[in-house]
Formats: sequence, C-alpha cells, structure tokens
Amino acid sequence: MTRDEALRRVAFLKDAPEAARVALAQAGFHQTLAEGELLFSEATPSVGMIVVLEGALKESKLDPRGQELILALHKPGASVAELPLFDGGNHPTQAVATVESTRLFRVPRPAFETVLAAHPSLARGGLRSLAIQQRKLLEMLKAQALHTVRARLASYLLHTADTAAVFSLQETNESIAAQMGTVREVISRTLHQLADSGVITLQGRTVTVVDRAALERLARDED
Amino acid sequence: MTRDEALRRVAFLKDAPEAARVALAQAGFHQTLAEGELLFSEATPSVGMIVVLEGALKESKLDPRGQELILALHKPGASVAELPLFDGGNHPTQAVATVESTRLFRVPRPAFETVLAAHPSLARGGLRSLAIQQRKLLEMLKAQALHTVRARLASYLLHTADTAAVFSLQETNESIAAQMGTVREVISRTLHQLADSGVITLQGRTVTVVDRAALERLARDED
DNA sequence: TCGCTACCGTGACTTTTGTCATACAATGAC
DNA sequence: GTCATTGTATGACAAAAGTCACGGTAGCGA
Repeated sequence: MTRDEALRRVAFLKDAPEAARVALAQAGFHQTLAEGELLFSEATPSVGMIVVLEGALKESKLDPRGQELILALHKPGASVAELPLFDGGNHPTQAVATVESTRLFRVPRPAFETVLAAHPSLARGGLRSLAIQQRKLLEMLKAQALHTVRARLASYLLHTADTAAVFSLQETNESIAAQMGTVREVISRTLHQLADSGVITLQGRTVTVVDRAALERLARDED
Repeated sequence: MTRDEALRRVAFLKDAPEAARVALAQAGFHQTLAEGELLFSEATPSVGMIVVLEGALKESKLDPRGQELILALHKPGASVAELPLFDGGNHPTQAVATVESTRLFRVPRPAFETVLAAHPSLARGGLRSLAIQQRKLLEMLKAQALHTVRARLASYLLHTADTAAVFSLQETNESIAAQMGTVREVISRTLHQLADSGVITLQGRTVTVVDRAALERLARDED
C-alpha cells in the first residue's frame, strides 16, 4: 500500500481537502517494526499520526499484574491512536506489532498540528472518527459489564464469521481471551461448550456456524 | 444557574468565540423534567445540546433483560450527550432525570449545526470533550474487564471521598451496583467486607476511610 | 530426528459473582 | 398511628469465572 492510498483510506481524511492530504503525505515517513516491537506505550506523548500499511498492530491496556486487555487489532488501512493525536495528551494505550516487518506511515505530531491548523475542517473528520470509536467502546463496556463470557465469545464468533458459515480462528485462545477480559482456559472451555450444545462445530481451529440464530441469541445473553 | 453561566461552564465552549456562545444562548430554551422523566432514549436521534442547570440526569445503557449500566450522573454545569450532537448519529445511551424539577438548557440540533457551521473552531473544543470522555471510557472498560467488584468499589469510594476521610454515600446500593456492572446485594456485602477488614468503617450510610493507602491498593486489585 | 517452543485441552479446585428468599429499618402519605 | 414504599442486610445456594497442574500436539530449527 502506498502512502497516498493509505491516506485516502483514513476515515477522518475522507472529506479533507486534497491539499491537506498532500501536506500530510509530504510531512510523513515510512517505518518498519519487527514482531513484538513496541510503537508506543501507555502514558507517553503522542507519536503522531499512524497508518498501518502492512502487518498488524495490537493496541492494548496493561495491568500492573501483567494482565492485558486488547482493545483492537489494527490491520492495513487503519489509523491508530487518533485520541492523543487530536487532544495532545498522552497515549492511553500501548501498541505493539504482532507481525514481522509491520510497515507504518507516520506523521509526527508537530507536523500534523501544523496541517490541522492550516485546514481546520479536518477537525470535523476527527470528531467523526472519535465518535465512531466511542460508540464501539460503549458497546464493549456494556458487553463486559452485562454479558457473560459465553455471550461475548458468541458475539466475537459472529463478527469474525461475518456472513460465512465456515471460517478459521486466526487468533490464539490467549489473544481472544485478552480481548474478552478473561483467560485462555475459559475460552477453550467455552468454545467446546458451544460445540457441545450444537450451535457450532469445531475441528481444530476451524469453526462452522451450525445455528446462527441460536448464536445470535447467545450473544444477546438470552439463554 | 442562568443559561449564560451554563454555557460558560461547558467544556467544549471554553475557547469558543463570544459570538458563538451568544448565538447558542439565543437558539436554546429551558426545559424542566419531573423525576424519572425520560429526556432521550437509546437509538433515537439527537435531542440537541443539553446542559444541566439544576437537578441531575442519569445516563445509562439498558439491557433487554432490564439490567442497567449507569455511565454517568450529570450534575448542574454538565453537558450531556455530546456524541450524537457532533456526529449526527443516534443516542447510544438513554437519559432520565433522577431529581424532581430537573432543569435543562437545550439547543435543538439543527440550530446547533448552524452555529457549528458558522464557527468551525468549535470543532476543536468538541474534539477535546470527546477525547476526555473516551479516556474515561477506557478506564471504565479496563476496570470492568480486569478488576474485581471489590477493586471497583474501592475506587468508587476513593473518588467519592475525594480528600475527605468521612463522607456519606448519597447513592443507593442499587445505583452504585448499576455503575459497577453488578447487583445491589454484592455492593452491600462488599461494603461490609471492607468494613470487616478494617479499611473503612460503616455507620448507616456514613463511611469513614480508615486506611486510605490500603483502599488504594485494593482499588488497584493488589490484595 | 531430536528437542524446543508455542498452543490447546482438561481435570480438580477455589474464588467470585449472581440469585432467591426473607427480615428489618426508615420515610412519607393518609 | 398505620401502611405502603423503598432501601438495606444476610443466609443459603447456584452458577460463572479464575487458578493450578499436567498432558498432548504441531511446527520448526539445529
């Protein structure tokens, strides 16, 4: 993915003037991360505007005791860490590359700030982006507070499956657990429990959604 | 509180041009709600810009099964439901007055939109506001996912106590439970458990923080 | 092919949280 | 004062989630 393609895909630049995109393209540079390499950690100043070009970035919050809560796995085309970019504060999360040779496009914050000042209309796009994220966070919070692990896992499976009935779990149970705020064993057991009750089948990492309606009910924590 | 005072206290209007504040003051009107009266419900279009003048508004998400997650209790001076105001989407939450004769100042969204178009710099303030909320949501999410009820309650007590050692619980256990994503009985028991272990004392609704350091450790879920 | 390493699966518990039922206190309406 | 309402407290129990320990398997590099 080229930097221009990348910038075109960034949600908050959707309606931005061409000049702004060009200015950002010129102010930024490419960066490559090794697997496991840290891009930024919690409570540090903004590294600027980040767009994933290739590979993947894991954004998470860490507990002092080592527990991790994964907030998002960013794929190519995604813009990461918009919050500190727009409000000038520190990163509330940390980000790590989960794939070898993850490539990013990055515009340091001072340069971004300059472009933002020159094109105030960018702020409207930023509002839209933050709003979308906030709606997602609200859903996650509701799910955490009010739904069982089984419901959250059902919901995860539905999202991952999308429209397909058969698909493969790309993530480890450990990673899924960190997204649901639980531990690996519980994911293992709950997956098998779903299989036992017949709503899915499991062969290795391959999942078949047998009864989508039932899975949707489970995701709403109705049963 | 007058409408002008109110607008002056709204965070995202802090750096707004005087003209914008005047325009909003003229475009809006007062509204009074009875206790328990609904201001807006989930998945409905934005009612516009809302500032609490008197009384209180409870903002929450409801589960189909009747479980409630309280996201915030808005006191006078607070601006409510900024998210749909800025992104034009539906309300992700519902809001209900919790006090008789709760008074609001309200600017319908079309009028707000007009003012926003005339003063694009308002968007910067909006970004700051959404950013602050997002940071708060991230903390709540982390607490829900990674901390026990005891830790979340300890944290709640520390916040409520502020710097005071003795204070009174203004909310019911039911309401506290809805903020922590649990149920009334668990709050009752956990409060007494904290008292039994000596970090606080309880006399009716009066709480005395005996060992603040211990309470802070508990809030970090260390013990 | 051997030995690592990274994962998954599972039994046996413990702890935490939720549910249900019931008792009791405070408050305000009448 | 009596009664209904609202809120707190608590025992007994059930369910959900977390912990610990161990065994197994697939992939990979020396």
